[in-house]
Amino acid sequence: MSLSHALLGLLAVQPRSGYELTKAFAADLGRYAWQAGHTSIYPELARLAERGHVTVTEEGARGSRTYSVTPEGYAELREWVLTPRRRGKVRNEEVLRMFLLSALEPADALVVLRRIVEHAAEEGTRLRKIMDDVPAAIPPGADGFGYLAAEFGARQFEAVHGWAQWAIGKLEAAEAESA
Amino acid sequence: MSLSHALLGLLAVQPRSGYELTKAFAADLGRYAWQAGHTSIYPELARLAERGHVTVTEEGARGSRTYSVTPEGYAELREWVLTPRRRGKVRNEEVLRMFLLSALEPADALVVLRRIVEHAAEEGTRLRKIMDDVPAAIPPGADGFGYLAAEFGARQFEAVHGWAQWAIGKLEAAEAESA
DNA sequence: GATGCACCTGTCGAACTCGACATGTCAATA
DNA sequence: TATTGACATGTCGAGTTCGACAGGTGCATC
Repeated sequence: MSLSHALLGLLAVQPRSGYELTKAFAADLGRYAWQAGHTSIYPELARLAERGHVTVTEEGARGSRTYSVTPEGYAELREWVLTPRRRGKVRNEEVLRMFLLSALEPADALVVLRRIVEHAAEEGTRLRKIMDDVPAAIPPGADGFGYLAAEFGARQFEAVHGWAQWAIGKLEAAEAESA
Repeated sequence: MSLSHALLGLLAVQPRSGYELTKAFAADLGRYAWQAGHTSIYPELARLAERGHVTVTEEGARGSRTYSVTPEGYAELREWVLTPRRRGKVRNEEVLRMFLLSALEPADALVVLRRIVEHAAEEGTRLRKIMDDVPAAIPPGADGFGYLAAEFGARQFEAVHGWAQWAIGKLEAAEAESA
C-alpha cells in the first residue's frame, strides 16, 4: 500500500507524531501526491509499528507519540522507491474535470477553462514566491517535502496554465470557424 | 462519486458499451485522471441506469449494451463540472515516489531522477508525435478525450522532465558543496 | 475561573476499489 | 474442426478510504 510508504518517507526525513503527519498530508503532499486523513494515518502507524518498520521514540504532552523509522522501515522505503513499477494508482478529480470539459458545450467549457487559467496563475505565483523566499542553501526535504514540492507544484501549475490557454485557443478557433 | 461523472462524460461525448468504457479508462483517462476497472464500471452503469442518468440505446452482438446519457444525466454532469469545488481527491503513486526521493540518500535519489528524466522525455515525444499526426481540424474530444488528453499529457511530461532535471542540478550542487 | 482554540488520538460503519474467479460469443487461423 | 484470442458482462470477498462521532489536554485570553 502506498500510504505506508508515504508515512515511512515522511518519518525518514524527520520523526513526527501522527498529528504532524496529518498536517503534512493536508499540505503539499496531499495536494499533489497522496491524500490521507488522520483516520487512516493512526491505524496505519499502529500496523507499521507492529511490523517493526517504525517505533515510538518520544512521548510528549497530550499523549502525543513521536515515531521514527527503523532500519527495516528505511530498507522497505528505499526498495519501494527504487524499484521501477508498472503503472501505479492515479486519481485526480481536478484533472478529471478538465477531461470532462470536452463533453460540454464550448461556451460552458470556456467558462471553466478561464477559471482554470486564473487559478493556475495565482497558485503558480504563490508557489514561486515561496521558492524565492527559501534560502538557496536549504537542503531538499529538510522540513518535509517543502522545497521539492513547491518547485514541482509551481511547474505543474505552469503546465496546466499553458494547457488551458491552448485549449481556449482551440475552442475559440473552432467556434469562429463554425460561425 | 467521481466515477459516475467520468462515465457520464465519456457517454456524453459518444454512446459506448461497458467494454468500450473500460478501454477508455485503460488509456489516457486512466493514466492522468481517473482509473477504473470493469468490475467498478459495470455495477456503476447499472446504478446510473437505475437513477435515469443513462439508458441502453442499443444491444449488439455478444450481449453488448450501448449506453447513452439522458438529459438528466447530462444536467448532472454539467452541474458537476461547472460547480467550483474545494479540494478534490488526489492520488498519484508516481508523484508520491518523486516526493519520497528526498528521504533517500542523494545517490539513490539521483538514480531515480535520471530514470524519470529519461522516461518523461520518451513519453513526451511519443505524445507530441500523436499530436502531430492528428489533423488540426479534429474537434476536441470527438473520439474520447484523445486530443485534449494527449496535449495535456505532453505538457505534463515536459513539466516533470524539467523538474527532474532541476532536482538533479540541486542535488549535484549540494553534493559538490559538501565534498 | 471560564471559555475557546489548537493540539492529539482514537473507533465505527458505509461506501468504494480491485483482484480473482466465472461464463459465454464471434471470427480468424491452423 | 479445433484452438486461440479479442469481445463482452458479471459476482464475490478482502482490503481501503472517509466522514461522523468521541474524548481528553495545555495555553491564552477575557
